[in-house]
Amino acid sequence: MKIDPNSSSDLSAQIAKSIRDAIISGDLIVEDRLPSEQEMAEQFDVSRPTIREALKRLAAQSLIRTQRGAFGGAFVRRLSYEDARKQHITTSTLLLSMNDISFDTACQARYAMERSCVGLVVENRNETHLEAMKHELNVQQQPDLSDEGFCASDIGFHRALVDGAGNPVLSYQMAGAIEAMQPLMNMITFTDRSRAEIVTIHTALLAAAAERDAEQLESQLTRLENYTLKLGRSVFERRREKRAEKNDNNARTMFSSILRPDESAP
Amino acid sequence: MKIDPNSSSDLSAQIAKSIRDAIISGDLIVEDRLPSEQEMAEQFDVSRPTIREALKRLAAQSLIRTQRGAFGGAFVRRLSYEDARKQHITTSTLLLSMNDISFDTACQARYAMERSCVGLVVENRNETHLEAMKHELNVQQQPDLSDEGFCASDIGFHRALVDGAGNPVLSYQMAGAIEAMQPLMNMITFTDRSRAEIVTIHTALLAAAAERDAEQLESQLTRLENYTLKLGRSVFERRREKRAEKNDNNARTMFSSILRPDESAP
DNA sequence: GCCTTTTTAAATGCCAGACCTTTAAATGCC
DNA sequence: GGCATTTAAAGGTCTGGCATTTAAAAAGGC
Repeated sequence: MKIDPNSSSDLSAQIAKSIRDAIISGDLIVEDRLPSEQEMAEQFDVSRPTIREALKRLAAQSLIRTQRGAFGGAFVRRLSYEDARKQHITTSTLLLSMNDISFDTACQARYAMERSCVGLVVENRNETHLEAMKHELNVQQQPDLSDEGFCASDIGFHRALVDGAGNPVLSYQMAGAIEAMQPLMNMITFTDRSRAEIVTIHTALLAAAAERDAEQLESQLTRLENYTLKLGRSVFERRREKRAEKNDNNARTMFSSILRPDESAP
Repeated sequence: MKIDPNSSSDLSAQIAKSIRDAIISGDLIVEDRLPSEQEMAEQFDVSRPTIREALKRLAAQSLIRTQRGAFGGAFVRRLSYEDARKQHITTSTLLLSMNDISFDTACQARYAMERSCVGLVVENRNETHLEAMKHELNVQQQPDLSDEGFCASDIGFHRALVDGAGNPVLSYQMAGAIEAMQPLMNMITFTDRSRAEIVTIHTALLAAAAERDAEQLESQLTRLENYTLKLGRSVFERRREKRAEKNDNNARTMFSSILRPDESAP
């Protein structure tokens, strides 16, 4: 294996890439053991810390797992649906929060995608999915539920709905669109009135899923999209303004509150 | 900041998580500079290599970028659409390749999602999108095009199509569904006959997009789904069989090497 | 001869300290 | 004032080492 020490990028990045490529291409398959750090250091002609940095990069992508002890080492890891979900959600969340994406755009993409599940849901939904939706619907009607709790249950409801399509790949893809909006939704204050409206729509969605009524499912999702849009727009406007302010006084050290709790007195 | 040295997970993983959380929560925003590695080592009470491993984890997720020299350091990075796309495609590709997901399931999810763009495409597609589709269509008709080249152009065609929806978030989400199938599609041998059929469908898709004909767009996508399914099934069956064989061989190899290392030569 | 305990070797996890390279600000010269 | 030089800060890498974990091998007891 050849690594170019004069390349512009880090050695550890190059090494990580070369191992990643081997995994993607199938040269390394699930549960294969990589050579020990010492051996790889010799093969790539770099030091052990450099190899370790490369391995940490791969670990961050859930591509490998390491095991200590004799006959331990780094092993190619099977990327589970749950791992993939989490990564997808994290990436999507950050994409939304860092790029001045309008609430409208995110919302439009989300509901377009969610509607794409309708056909499969009416075909494949079973009692388990309906029960899960019903359960979340009950949670959403608790009067003392916090906004965050309401929002989390909302996510749970829609997750149950798309799971009803019976296609795990589709569920995984949907997670990025639906759950990544949670931080945005959490900025919304759900009044009693808006909660009631959402619960009404959710009730209609549940009924439509139970009756395998695709048209109704689709139109209620569109109704929910429009209502969400309405709720979100005012919040989003405020958010834009705040961000503009923030950019003015960005001299403040964000990290001090997190990493240097002792430096309060100058 | 407190890091538990007795926790089950690595110190570098804990540190990476604590910084990642600060980014996700908004305590650290784009272009904020993290303290130097030396300073963080002191604050977290760990050594510099450990901090570096944590930073490499974050770099692997495109959350930070580092810059050498005076006043350099690690900076919170704006996750671009392209970075997010790449990560999403990598994750999706690995999910598909590592989990014995049937071609049918992947295909079903992909086309369900792609159909969800139809409404927005007929509304928002412009000449640029149509031109891009036309260009790929020409490429696909080159007689000396390799299967990989055909496949890549196919991806390009569909990318142009979903870009026609005019929603970058949707385009990003679609990439995971469409491009992640490229390795699977690359296993297919595209005969002249099958290329002709696909080109016919693509031509119909282009025409439908040009004419803003949603129904036609949707039905041609379904036609393409069915045809792709047909092409893929034979390949997929062979693939399953090969994997089954491999598993047998692996089992036998491990069995003999671990339990009966001396019985290799009869 | 079989089971339990102890030892041991191979890994990763972590650290200290050093040197090199890059970079931009500070300095000094003209 | 403008340009070249110096300098200090920061990341990139290496050497070498110690600690910890773990499973296999060896030793011991019944």
